[in-house]
Amino acid sequence: MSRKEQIERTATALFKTKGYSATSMRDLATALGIEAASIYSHIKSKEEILQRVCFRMAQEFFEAIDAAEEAGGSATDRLKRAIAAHVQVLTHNKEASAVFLHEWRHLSEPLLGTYLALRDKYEARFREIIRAGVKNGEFAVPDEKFAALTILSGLNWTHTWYKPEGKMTPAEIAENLSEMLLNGLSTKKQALHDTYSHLNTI
Amino acid sequence: MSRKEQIERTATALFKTKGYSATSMRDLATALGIEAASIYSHIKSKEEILQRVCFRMAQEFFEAIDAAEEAGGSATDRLKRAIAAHVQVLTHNKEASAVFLHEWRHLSEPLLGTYLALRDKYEARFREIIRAGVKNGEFAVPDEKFAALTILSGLNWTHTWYKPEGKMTPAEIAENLSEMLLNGLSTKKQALHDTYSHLNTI
DNA sequence: CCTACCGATCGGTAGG
DNA sequence: CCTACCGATCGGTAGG
Repeated sequence: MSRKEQIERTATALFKTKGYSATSMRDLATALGIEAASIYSHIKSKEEILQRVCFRMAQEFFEAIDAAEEAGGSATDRLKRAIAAHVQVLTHNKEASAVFLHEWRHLSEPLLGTYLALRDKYEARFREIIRAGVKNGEFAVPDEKFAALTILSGLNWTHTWYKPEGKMTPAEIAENLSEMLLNGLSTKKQALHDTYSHLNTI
Repeated sequence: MSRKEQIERTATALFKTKGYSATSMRDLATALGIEAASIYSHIKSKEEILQRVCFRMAQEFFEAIDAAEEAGGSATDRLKRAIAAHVQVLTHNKEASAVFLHEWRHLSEPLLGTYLALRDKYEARFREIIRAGVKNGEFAVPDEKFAALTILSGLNWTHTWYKPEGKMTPAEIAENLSEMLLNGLSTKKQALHDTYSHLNTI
């Protein structure tokens, strides 16, 4: 691991626990065992580290969903695979994911705009799968955008409690999330879905 | 509105958009149209503002779930009402909720510990409802703690996109969230729930 | 609520 | 990678 990568990893961990603004270059230097000034031999600025982390993670999420959608299949299949892919990226990059999800607002323009556009593009991928599923009758949702955001927020909380040594593997977490989000908690379909459960009982 | 309340509200909005650490007392003073030193006539420290916001919101959430559970009913009824109560608090206190959810880590001990204990107690209320529903067959979940966290994360994302002038009212948002979380996206029950959908078709 | 100011710390640079 | 240091800004206080 190069010194630059080491700086980035250490900074990512600090950004996650203390937040970007509350992490000083002296904090980072101490964690690395060097002087603050020495960090600047490897990076240009504090924000450069944040930029690298945010855009590397954006790339990881896109590559993961690309792979997940490539195999095609039903909307249900694609959504399950997209969920699994997202959870894989989250759990394999716990610290960087937290920074990506919570510290992006400290990016300055024009990169802040680029980041937000990427995030919207990524959310649109989930919206598209949901739209396809609604169209062919696999899904029933109140609102496609609303559904996509609720799903992603359910996934994104994972990084706050996931522990590699915990009892659930990333694959099991993904499976449980798919189960909860696709089928819900209820043992019986109700309310809006009464139409469908009624058909089922005929 | 007293000056102290005015300071708290203005600070809350700044904490939400810039983050606690990145918001300076000079930023706050400028937003209020006074000098930074003058703020200290009304409050003791920057952290005091954060403390007041976090613990006031904790109280709001507890009062809301207390009222939601008081009416009793099935686990489904109670969960729906708890969801609606949570969303009401979130939407009526958009900025303060964001601070409560994201800036609490800047609290220092011993209040940080108190905060975390309260949050766990609140999550336990949702876990309890879920446990009751699993016990009497209303719900089927992979894991109770996991289910409670997934539900709460789905709810907590609301503050990032909710706009009072938007097309959905808080009550509609709550209804849509209940629908999604209780019944899921799928028009048919699958996987783990096959047991139940099978019984339904007999 | 202001002026005047404090010591501490910030991100970052110069020069080696 | 370090020493030495920069101007700017931080949260907060004294005294009115």
